[in-house]
Amino acid sequence: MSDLPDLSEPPALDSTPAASPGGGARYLENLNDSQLQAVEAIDGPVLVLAGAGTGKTRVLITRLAHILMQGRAGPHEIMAVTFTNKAAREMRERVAALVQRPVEGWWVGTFHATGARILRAHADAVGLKSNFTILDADDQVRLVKQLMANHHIDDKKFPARAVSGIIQRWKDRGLTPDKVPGAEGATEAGGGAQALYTEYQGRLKVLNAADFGDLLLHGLTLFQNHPDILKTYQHRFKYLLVDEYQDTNVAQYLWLRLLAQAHKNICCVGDDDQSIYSWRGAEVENILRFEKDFDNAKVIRLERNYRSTPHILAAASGLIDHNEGRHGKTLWTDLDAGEKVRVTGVWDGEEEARITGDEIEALHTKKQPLNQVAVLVRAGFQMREFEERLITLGVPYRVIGGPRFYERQEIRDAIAYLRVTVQPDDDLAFERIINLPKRGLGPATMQTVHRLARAEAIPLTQAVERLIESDEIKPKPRQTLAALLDDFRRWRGDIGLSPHPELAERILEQSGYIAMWRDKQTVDAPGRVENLKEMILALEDFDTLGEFLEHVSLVMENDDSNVTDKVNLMTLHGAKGLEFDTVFLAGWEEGLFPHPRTLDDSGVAGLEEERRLAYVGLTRARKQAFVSFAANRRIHGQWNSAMPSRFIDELPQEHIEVRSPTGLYGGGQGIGAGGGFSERSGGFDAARRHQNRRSRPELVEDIAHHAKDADFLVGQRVFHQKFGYGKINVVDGGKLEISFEKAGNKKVMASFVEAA
DNA sequence: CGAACTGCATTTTTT
DNA sequence: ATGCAGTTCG
Repeated sequence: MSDLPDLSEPPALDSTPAASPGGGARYLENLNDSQLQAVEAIDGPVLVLAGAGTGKTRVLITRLAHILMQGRAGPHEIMAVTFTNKAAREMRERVAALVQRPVEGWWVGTFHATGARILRAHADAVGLKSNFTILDADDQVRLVKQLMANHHIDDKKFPARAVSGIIQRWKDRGLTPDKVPGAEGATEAGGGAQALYTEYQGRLKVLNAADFGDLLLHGLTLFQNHPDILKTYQHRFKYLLVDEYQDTNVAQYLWLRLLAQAHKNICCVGDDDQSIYSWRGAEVENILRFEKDFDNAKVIRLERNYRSTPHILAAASGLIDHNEGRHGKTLWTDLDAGEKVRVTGVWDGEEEARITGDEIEALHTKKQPLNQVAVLVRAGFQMREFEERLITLGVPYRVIGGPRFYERQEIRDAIAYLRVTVQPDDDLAFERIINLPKRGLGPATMQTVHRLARAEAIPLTQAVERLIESDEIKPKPRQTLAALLDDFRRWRGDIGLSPHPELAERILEQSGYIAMWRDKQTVDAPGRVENLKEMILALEDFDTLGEFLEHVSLVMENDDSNVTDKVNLMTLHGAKGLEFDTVFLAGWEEGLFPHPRTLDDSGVAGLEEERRLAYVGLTRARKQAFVSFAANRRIHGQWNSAMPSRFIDELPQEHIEVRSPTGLYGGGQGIGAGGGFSERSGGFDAARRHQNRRSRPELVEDIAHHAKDADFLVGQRVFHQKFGYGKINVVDGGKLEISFEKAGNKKVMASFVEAA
């Protein structure tokens, strides 16, 4: 504590936490010791390790307010970066509320929005114009695909999606094409990836476009090549604040480090135990290494949890203890013990949805608000069964992380028109609408246009301009194209002259795009027209078309307001940063969670990340957490048998209560009673024993054989959990053909059936 | 040009 | 199972 860089300014505050009412400002009240430390350690590098539910946001906000109130810096001298717009917005609003005046001119935003803001100001320094277009993931893939097609690279062998991913990961690591390690460049995608990357960047420049990665990567290049520019930013920002530091990638890390060099007042807040985004470039290493990166760094741990009951907290802590690579924190709480985490085994996914639905209904009857209830799943496909069940029960729900407004086809098309109007070099957009609505431009014409564009390294619109002057294309398409370019020129000329919602409407009308949907006789067409109208309405919230487009690319948010009382359904990833009274954690089975793909791709590191995901899930719960696993689950149309997730075994016995409906696996004694799953016989454990020495595909077979021993006979009456009662028609090894009383004839594996 | 067919993969996702 | 993309046929 004594190594706090001594500022000559007299401290305005008495820093003894407990006694601050007199000297301390009101906004510092009600902070605990470590929170106060984190708020008051204004100068020098600070890492705040904020465990789940320890008041991280509060610290962030109070810290910002503190800097402002102390007069250490004006708003314009503070930069605060987050990952999501939601977090940025919350920060902005809450700080303003805390200091009780509007805070203007400061830099609070996402990494990408902040990066874009800087880049727009110095675009020319990296070979762009300041009105450059920001490409989304979809555009990126399409561009890569085009480049690959040009080189006749087999996109079966190397899907454009994957190549685009490789490029993104390079960008995440701050690697421009020339800096990609030779070995990697040679290996990835048959050695072509690095060349493609180079070409991709070249093309982006021609198109006056930047992808998400570029917003930071160009920023890095800019800072590295223009020390003068870097210096102005370094000096401008006296204080840097970074949220969710565990999610930063290398590019972001380097970017931050450059910016922090002058004042060294950087405060990073995060939780290594909640790092779940390595697959999109996040490096837990950044947070684990902080003290080495910044000399005299102060590390403050927030360990007092205000959210969850001791049982939930202990269960989560016990689980995460199995991870090796972590800073290590000991979360504690003052709250009442509450209930143990309930762990329930069920027969299949349908039953899981059923008991979860029942439980939710019971909670609802007890007046528990539904928006305080969440069902968390590992993968999207699991949501369906819950949706179906909730619909049946008439329980309102909302899916968090569903498709977004701006991802709808018609909206993307409309936006493409606006993009080309604003920025004619935007090929990806131009291509999208050049023949939409149908204008009779066939592949032949398009090929000619593309060929010229590629040969001359010019944007498509320019290629079209030239071709109109020539006779390389047939008169009819030539005329069509001329008319189209004329339209765009006219619209472009109207920018700034007429109100942009009006202009947008005119574009969509005159281009015939809206008419295309109006005339379409499909069920979804009217809805699409409605969406387009909604978009035009939304334009009013922005001052210019450009601002609207910036918003669309950077602030694609999914703002499902929490005002209506609905159960929340989402993936574990989607749950980060949220909290609920009651949380249902579904599908804790081997083969699903931890997800085998993660294990394959990243081995032990992957397992640890999955475990963190489990930890994130558990720590979302304030009062009650329910974990469930199914013995059987249909994945991609295939029935799979599974054993409970290893994470279930890792939950400390004394904090969980195990339940299983009777009759799940012969015997019917249920489980629990101190035993834990590993001591039971049959059922899941049989599966586990097999799993331990065999690979998964064989496992299913094995169970089938295992069940064959039960010897079913033709004509025997049997019971199946899903299909009900039925009679056996055919016995074929592990498979049975059964005519069910309700469900009709089905082929079923014997292991799924029991004698009635 | 659009309908019909085939093959294929199918974790997580923000900006 | 299912959906999506790419291809092929009318």
